Amino acid sequence: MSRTARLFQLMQALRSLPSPVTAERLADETNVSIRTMYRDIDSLRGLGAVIDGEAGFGYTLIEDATLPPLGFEDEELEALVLGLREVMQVGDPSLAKGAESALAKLGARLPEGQSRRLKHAVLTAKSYNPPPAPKVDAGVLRRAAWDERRIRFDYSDVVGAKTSREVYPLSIVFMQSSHCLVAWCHLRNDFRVFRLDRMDSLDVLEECFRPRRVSMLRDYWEQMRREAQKMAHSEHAAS
Amino acid sequence: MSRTARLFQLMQALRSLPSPVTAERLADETNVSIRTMYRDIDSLRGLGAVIDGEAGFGYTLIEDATLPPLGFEDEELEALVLGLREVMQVGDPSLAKGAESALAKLGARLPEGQSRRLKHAVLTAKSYNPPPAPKVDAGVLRRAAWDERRIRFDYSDVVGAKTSREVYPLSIVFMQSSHCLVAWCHLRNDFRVFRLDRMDSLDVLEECFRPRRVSMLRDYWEQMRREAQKMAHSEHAAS
DNA sequence: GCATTCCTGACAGTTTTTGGCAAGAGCCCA
DNA sequence: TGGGCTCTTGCCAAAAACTGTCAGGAATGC
Repeated sequence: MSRTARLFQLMQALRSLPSPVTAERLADETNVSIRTMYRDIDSLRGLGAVIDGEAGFGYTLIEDATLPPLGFEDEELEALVLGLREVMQVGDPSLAKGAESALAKLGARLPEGQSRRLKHAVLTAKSYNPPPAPKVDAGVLRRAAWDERRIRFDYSDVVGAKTSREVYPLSIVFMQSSHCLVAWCHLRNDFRVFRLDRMDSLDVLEECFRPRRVSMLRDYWEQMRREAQKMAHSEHAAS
Repeated sequence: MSRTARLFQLMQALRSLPSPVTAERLADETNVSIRTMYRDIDSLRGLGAVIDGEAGFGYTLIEDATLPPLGFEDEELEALVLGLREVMQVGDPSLAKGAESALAKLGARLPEGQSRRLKHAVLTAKSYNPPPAPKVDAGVLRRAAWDERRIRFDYSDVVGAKTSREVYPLSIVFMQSSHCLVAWCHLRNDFRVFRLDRMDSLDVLEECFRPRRVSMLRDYWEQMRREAQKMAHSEHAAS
């Protein structure tokens, strides 16, 4: 393996191995002698990576300046932080966790100054009433939508009437008061929106409707757009 | 310059120079012969970068796989998209724009498959009542907070009484119904929260309170925490 | 003081890199 | 068809870089 490739591999190891990591471990990882490892660490530092090396302790990757500094502007950083914090508050557990780790990863990739900025961002999200915990696992639902798999669940509508539904899940909409699933409903043969907190007994079925999700979703939005237009029109006529 | 450093530099050049770019130009950029340039391109490809080379045309960087720097998981991507879309809806114009361009930058940095995933994310944010447009420019306020500059503005409180305030802006909180500024108020000599839509005639003053913003903010949260605790305690006692 | 680990210097053998030259091949245009 | 451009590949000998080994030195924690 060429030296350059090895350096990339080393960078990778520094990123993924739990820190601190000793030179010996890294040398083992990349198949070189310890002496060469010290030389390689040196090279990486020369290339801009900030690697903390403590005697009797090991190495810790501080800043992954491997490269493209990702150049986010201030406003973009604030937007990222605000958005992710929002998601951490309103999202279901697995999504919130995703937001948290995304934030951590971004922080790790940013140059020193920006990383601090990320931590001390000016903006904060505050949601007073986190939506009620739904009985179904939003993570499962999300994955079903992504994998374009048909699903089945029990649903209680506004007046409490219960039905069993089979649908193609298209998208999950986060509204302030509740989370909703947009889907093609096989019972009604039309698009329907289901509140997650009224769903129960979710099953992911075998049938896969790939790759129609994106186009169906487009159709749905198109239909919504037209209805909204019609609505506005009739309102206008009435005034 | 070492070969490795040169490869990084070459990557940088490929990213920033308008494509297509000829080997000669690149060779010039990195101070090597053309022959070596061809070899370097080859090395980069071997390292995973996808570089399109067309005869009689030049090179085009397709995918910046310097490595998988942004190794985002599905959940993390969805969280990013949802958060940024949310910000695009509820944020003030400049922040919304930041969210949009941040999304674009992320998309550009992601490997092919993930980039598509970003575009067709399953999640959507929907806010029914975007907060009323405040009379003051949230962007200016944000920047003042970041720069830790004292500000002055007119404020109408709940009952309509008007006061002129000078404060240290600490943080902007996005609540569902309104945006609020958390600040140290010199009039009251205490922390205060101001609704942006009740502020007017904003001026950024000369005085800079750097670097006290972060610590003041920490104090504020600490105070809030204690009050909430006290509240909970008295509630408990009352029940 | 001891163990652990980072860090540095020197040396000799090996490997890699480099520039120049030459030839092939794809694309565009006249 | 021919002629520019430009990517791509092969070969060679000199130059440069890299590597492992050995031998310390220095910082940190116990």
